[in-house]
Parts: sequence; structure tokens; C-alpha cells
Amino acid sequence: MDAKPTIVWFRNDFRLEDNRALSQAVLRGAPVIPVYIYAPNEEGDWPLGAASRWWLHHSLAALDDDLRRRKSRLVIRRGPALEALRSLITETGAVAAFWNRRYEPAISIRDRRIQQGLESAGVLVQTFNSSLLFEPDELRTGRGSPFQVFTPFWKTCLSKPSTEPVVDAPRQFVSPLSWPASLPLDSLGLCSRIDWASGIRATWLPGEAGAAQALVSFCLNHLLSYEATRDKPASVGTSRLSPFLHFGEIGPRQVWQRVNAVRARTEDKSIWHSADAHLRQLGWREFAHHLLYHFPHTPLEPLRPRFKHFPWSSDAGALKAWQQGLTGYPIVDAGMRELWTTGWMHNRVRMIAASFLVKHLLIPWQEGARWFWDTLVDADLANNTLGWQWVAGCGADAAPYFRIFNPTLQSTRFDSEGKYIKRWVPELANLPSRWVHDPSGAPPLTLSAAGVKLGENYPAPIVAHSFARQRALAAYQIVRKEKEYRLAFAQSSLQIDS
DNA sequence: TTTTGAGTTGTTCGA
DNA sequence: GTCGAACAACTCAAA
Repeated sequence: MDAKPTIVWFRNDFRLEDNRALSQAVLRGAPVIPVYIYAPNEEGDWPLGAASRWWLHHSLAALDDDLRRRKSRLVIRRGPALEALRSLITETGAVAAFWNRRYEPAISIRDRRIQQGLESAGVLVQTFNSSLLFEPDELRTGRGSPFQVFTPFWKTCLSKPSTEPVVDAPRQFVSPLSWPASLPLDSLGLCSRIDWASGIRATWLPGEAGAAQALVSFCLNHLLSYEATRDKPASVGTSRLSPFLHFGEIGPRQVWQRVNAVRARTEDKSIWHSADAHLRQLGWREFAHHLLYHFPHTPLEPLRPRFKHFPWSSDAGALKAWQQGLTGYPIVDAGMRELWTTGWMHNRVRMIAASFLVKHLLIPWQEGARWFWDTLVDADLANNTLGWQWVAGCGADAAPYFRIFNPTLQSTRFDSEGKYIKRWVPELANLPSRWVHDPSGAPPLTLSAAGVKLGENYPAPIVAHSFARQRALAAYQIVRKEKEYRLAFAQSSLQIDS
């Protein structure tokens, strides 16, 4: 038996179950050294946001606890990652390094470099897929190009042989004779000194146990009626697994298996529909990673180049109102405040709030993406990019440009009693539900009876819907005609040439 | 190469 | 309140 240790490098796969790199390392029979390396400036243009750092801190603490329960531990180091790995190898005499692959552009370039660096020094490197059902290179259209439309992408996924089975968490680890030094978790400075995270702390339990609990609870209580309730932000209708999936405290294969198990136990068509609808959401996660991998420029630039010429406006005041939940559109404000308080926003409300920023305010989607990146506990480069480009109409399979959400209508449709609004915008708590979606339309007496003073304790709408809608349509006309402009330009330059 | 069919999540208008 | 049609049109994926 090889007594020289194997390093398992953890990176957004903070779990013991269904972790290929870990289980394969344990199988070697040699001591296993679990490592985390904090290297924020190796994440390209996207160092972790504040909410993500909070989650990471607690995720690492939870992983360390879980490892210690198995007589192991997590060794924490700072980057650069290659140097950290090299010195660990020197200190411990390790001969192998295993990790699960990440697919973000900057990270995969870095990781290939690290792999080469270690292999050239004689270290055995093995990497695995633990975070996707299908890796970006596995799926191609008939012509061999990457997919840009979701439905054929997902059909192709579903036509593949069923996903690999989930691997159990290793029962026991072999420890090294002595443990290499580890930085204290607190020294990474992931949690800011001012405790702004109380709302996040009250909402979430980071770590593998919290993830497992969230999945069980979802399958037991919400999956059965997922189709009916997933669009209702006032109720817990969605799985709320996104941060756990992002940090790899649960993997998509585990979700896939569990949801399919529920599906297999019933003949009830409505449950089948719900299960399929939820698996489809996993499909979107896959699609987002597929797109980011094949179109690595998209976090900063539109996938459809003609949108580079979109007449965006830069209105710092409006951006701030949006960020603070003070737009005067209750459903938007409720969402933005839920985000600020809990680090998460309901999917339906994300679309409404994002659409409002991009279409009502004409503020670049990149500004919205940046804010979400900083405030979401589930901030994920692939998902965030896909979502914002979809809303802005410049991405893959995007909403057509003329599809402009009416926040008031969305609100009456999906939060009809105004429960969600009243929870997050307490200024409006005493308004009758009929008016809570659009206080500016309420009779003055109703407003004063409810203690609402528009412009004083709750803002009037910062822009009128019908005006904003017309303005957005007009702005999109410019992008729409870009093709014609280009043609005209080409012709005119031909004329100049001749 | 060309053609054909289809595409997460909508809104507004008028009856 | 509910219903259907119009909106306006692009691009991808597959045959």
C-alpha cells in the first residue's frame, strides 16, 4: 500500500457524499489531506461578493466539522493556489492531488496550468466531474456546435443514458502521521467585522447537513405541488437549493436521484409534471454552465453582439433606488429588500426586479449582475450571466425584446393577497390588498387610513409604467435595426470607395 | 445549402 | 374578470 498521502483540493464541492475526487482519493488507501485554498484574485473579474464570503466561511466551518467527525480535518491555506499546493506537497510528501473540475473560464485556465505544473513535478493529478450532470464538452448539436437554445439542449440531455449513481460519503479516512499547519478560518477575513448578516444567518444553514435537510424538506413538502406554487413568492414553493448547489454542499446527481425517486413512486400525473418541471430547472443550471464554458466572454458582454450598441442610460440615482428597494413598485422593492436581508430572492421576483432595472430604467444588465453578485448567497457566474442576459434579451434563448414585464400585473397575478409585499415592505402592511400592488393608484383616504404617505414614507413610482414601456420599445428598435444600419453603412462605404 | 419549425417564465387590446 | 388575437420577428437546430 502506498503510504504517501493524497491531497484532496476542495473548491465549491464542500461535501463528503457524491464527491468523486474525495471518494477516489480515499480508495487509494493512503492518507488523505483535505485542503481548501483561498485565492480570491484567481477568480478573474469575479472575486467573491460579500454574501458569498459569508456563506463560504460557514461552509468551510461545516466541512471541517464533518471531517473531524471522521477523524480528519480541513487544512486551510491562502493562494496563489499552485504555490500553496506545491508547499503542501513538500511538507507532507504527498504524491497525488485530486480535485473536482470547475468550469468558469478564469478558473479552468488556472486549473489546467496548475495541473501541468504539478504533473511536471511528478505529482499524480486526477480531476473529476462532481458538479454537473453533463460536462460542457459532452453535448453538441448535430453539427458539432454548442447549443444556444434550451429545449433541444435539454432533450439531448434527457436522451443520454441515465446519470451516474450517487457515491456514498467515505466511512473512514486514513490520516497522515502529522497534519500540516492550517490557517485559522477567521484569518481569511470572510466575515466582515460589522455584523450585517443577521437576516442571512436567520434564513440559512450552510453546509452539507443543511443541504440534505433542504432537499428532504422540499421533496416531502413542496415538490408535489411545485408546478402550482413555484411562482408564488409568498409561499415556500421552490427548493431553495441554489446556494447549496453553488457551493457544492449538494450535487445535481443527488437532487436528480431524489426527485426521480419521488416521481417513480407515483402514478399521479400532476406530480410527474412537478418533478419534470423541477428537473428542468436543474437543466437550466446545466445549460448556464454549458453557455459560460463555450462563450466565456458573456459575463461582461452580450452574447448577441448587436446589443453592444443598445442605448443604455447611466442613472446613478435610479440604480441606487433599485438597490435599496425604493422604486415605488412594491413587488420590485419587496424583492430587492428580501435580497438585501436574506441573500436570496424568489425566482419569479428576480425576473420582475431584473426586468425593471433593464427595461424600465434602461440601466445596463451588467450593473444588475454586479449587484446580484455581491448580495446573493447563491451568486454563480454561469447562472447569474444567463439570467441577466435572458432578461435583457441579449442572451441565449432570451425573452423577445417586446416582452416587458408589467410589475403591477405580475404582482397581482403571483402575490394576489400582497402577503409577500407586506412582509418585505412593511410601510404598506395596512393597505388593503387591492391597492398594495400599486399604492400610487389608491384613493387618498385609503392611503392616509393605512398610514401611507407617498413620497414621504414610501416613494411614488420613480418612472411611470406606460412611459417606461414605450421608451424601452423605442430603445430596442435601435438595436433591432442595427442589421439594417450595418448594411446601409457597408453600402455607403462602398460608394465612398468607388 | 436551403428550408422549415419552433422557442421558460408576457402584455395589451377589444369583445 | 376572462378570453383570444396581435404584437413583430430573430435565430437556432434539424431535416
